Amino acid sequence: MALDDRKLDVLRAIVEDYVATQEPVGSKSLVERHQLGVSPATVRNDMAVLEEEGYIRQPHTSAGRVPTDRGYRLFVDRLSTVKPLSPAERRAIERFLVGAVDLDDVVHRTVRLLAQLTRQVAVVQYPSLSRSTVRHLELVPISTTRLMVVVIANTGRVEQRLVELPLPIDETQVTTLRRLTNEKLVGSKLADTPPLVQALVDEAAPELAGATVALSTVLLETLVERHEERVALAGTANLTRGGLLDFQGSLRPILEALEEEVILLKLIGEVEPITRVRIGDENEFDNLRSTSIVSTGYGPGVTIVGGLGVLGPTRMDYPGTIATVRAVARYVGEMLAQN
Amino acid sequence: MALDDRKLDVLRAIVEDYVATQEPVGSKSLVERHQLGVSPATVRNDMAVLEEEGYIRQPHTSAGRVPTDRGYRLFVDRLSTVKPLSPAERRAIERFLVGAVDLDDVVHRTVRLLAQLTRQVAVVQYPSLSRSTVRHLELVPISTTRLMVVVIANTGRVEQRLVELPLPIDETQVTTLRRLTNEKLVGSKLADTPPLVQALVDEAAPELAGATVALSTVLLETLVERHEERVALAGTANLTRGGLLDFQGSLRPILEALEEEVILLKLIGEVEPITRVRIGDENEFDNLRSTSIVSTGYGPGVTIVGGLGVLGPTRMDYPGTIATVRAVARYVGEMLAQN
DNA sequence: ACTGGCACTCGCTACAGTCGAGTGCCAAAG
DNA sequence: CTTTGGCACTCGACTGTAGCGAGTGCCAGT
Repeated sequence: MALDDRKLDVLRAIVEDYVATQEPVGSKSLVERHQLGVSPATVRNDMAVLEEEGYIRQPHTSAGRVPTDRGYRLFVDRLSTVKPLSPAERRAIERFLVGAVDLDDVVHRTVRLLAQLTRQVAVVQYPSLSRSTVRHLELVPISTTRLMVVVIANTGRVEQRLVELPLPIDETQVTTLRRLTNEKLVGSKLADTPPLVQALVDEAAPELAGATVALSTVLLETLVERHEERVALAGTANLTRGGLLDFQGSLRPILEALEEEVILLKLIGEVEPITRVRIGDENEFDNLRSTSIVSTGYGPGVTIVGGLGVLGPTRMDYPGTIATVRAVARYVGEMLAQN
Repeated sequence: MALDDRKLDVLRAIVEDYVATQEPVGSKSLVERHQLGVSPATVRNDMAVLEEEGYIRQPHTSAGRVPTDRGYRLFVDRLSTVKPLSPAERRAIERFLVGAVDLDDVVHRTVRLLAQLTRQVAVVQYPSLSRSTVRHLELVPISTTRLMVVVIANTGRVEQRLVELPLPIDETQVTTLRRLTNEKLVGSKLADTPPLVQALVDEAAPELAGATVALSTVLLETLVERHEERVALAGTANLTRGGLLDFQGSLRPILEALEEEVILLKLIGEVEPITRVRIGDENEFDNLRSTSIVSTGYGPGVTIVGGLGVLGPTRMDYPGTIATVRAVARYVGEMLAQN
């Protein structure tokens, strides 16, 4: 059944009021607060239809209506326009992000900024290693049989690992190995390492073969295969706004989910620049069925190197949140492009 | 007034029962559960004295007694012995920590382990930079006027910063600068950098003076002065155990405090190997007046390079928690010593 | 010094009654 | 066919009352 324009207006009004007041909204207060030009009785009829179609529901008989996940979905897809950011917000973003000293700093500032602006839980993924290329690879001898390898990626990510060598190695050999690996690997993706490493082993002086294998094994196993992604989190205190009315009374499952990096990555680890909105039940994790997630990809220019987003109650200000998430992603991209 | 032995026994029994049941404990159930060898009436008299002295209190007339912060303090100081860890716990610790690939990994595993074993919020400080010495200092050219400096500390910490150079610099100059800085700085503490840097500037070829100053400025400002400490956090979901009965109903202030690294550092950033217990009111942060914190220092051997600890309700199992925190700190120290 | 007895306190639960926001339905008007 | 005003009904939220029971303080007796 097709919903006419007025019914959509009613749905929009319900969503907006409920988001603002956190209370089920009735027909009378609805016509009072919005200029719908019809009587409460008419609105009631429309509500009955909306309920039948599954867009709203009553918490109990003789209470007002509350949007369902499906209702929010319709609202997001067809009834809302993205709110432009206020100048104050724009300024806040710029002020917050300038002066970051390194990638860690950028990520931390971003996640706090996002949490503060949206008043929700914010998550920011570090630039993905699998989408970075190697800018430099440094070898630091720790002892004669131990090497620390430091991988510096073009996105600013720096990762270090210890490598146990099968044979002792001296300073000049380290220098040779450093030169060889850098010649082969700089500029390529870590994921493309295997063939390059093979070439390396073939070329290397025989006495360096063992070290080369050990080195490439560590790189492959700890950086490529377990593709070491990282995330930053902030704003968990915002979960307590609305005094446990959202989240059906228990923060437990949500806090548990937020502790799992794997889950966070699945939520906000976007490959495309599209802004995604997951509402309540649409979520794949049971623990997060009472939350909504707005996420988007970011990166310098058009390429995407990571994702960021926020998590909050399904009862959230979608237009505002979407606008903020997008704006922050854009600014972060610009920051990264400068390096 | 001196408390005789039986009164202390009564206090200990009250603490133990309350920690176990989360309910105010009355005189009758107390004599039933413990072999005190006296009647409830006698216990009541003792309770009256304990209350007068401020060790226990009644939530309301005609309810059982609950320990006060002062009561817990006495319990911790004089009435409890540190519980030895169960073999299962020992095994869990070992299993959890072997196979860590780098410092980040060690810290993350440790904090999760601690949260899991104590069923509370765990905090682990990264080895402090100010207590580390420089093992190696690497310079990577990003462009002709930009350098990435990577500091590798003896504790495994790796920090990187971007340095903007006043003048373009070529590859051989970078090599010279790298050699000079390493000669001067390796083995010394970052905090001792200033005089060394001065010597560097004096010695350096004139065309490198500008770069040297820029480099040392970055090191000083972003690593020494803002002494860049880091912490890892886990187990916030454990705050919801005991269903909001602890923490007087609101997690908000606690979650807020946990988001501030500065606060966490003050809480667990120990310099001494002593185990500290802060109980409720003893805490300097208002937000944490309803929590207790058990913290200790850790490090390879006898030197302390960082702190770790847990945070939970004042109603916590102090003997068990203290034992676990100490054991984990010891194991982490051993892990670090191996590198 | 300890104990048994006893009156008292007070939070908790159950129950009944009232209030009011909100609904569904229907007949009349447009 | 849509809209509207009217009306009876529902049901959660709140209030007040009463009974229960765990726990206490006190006191007299051993």
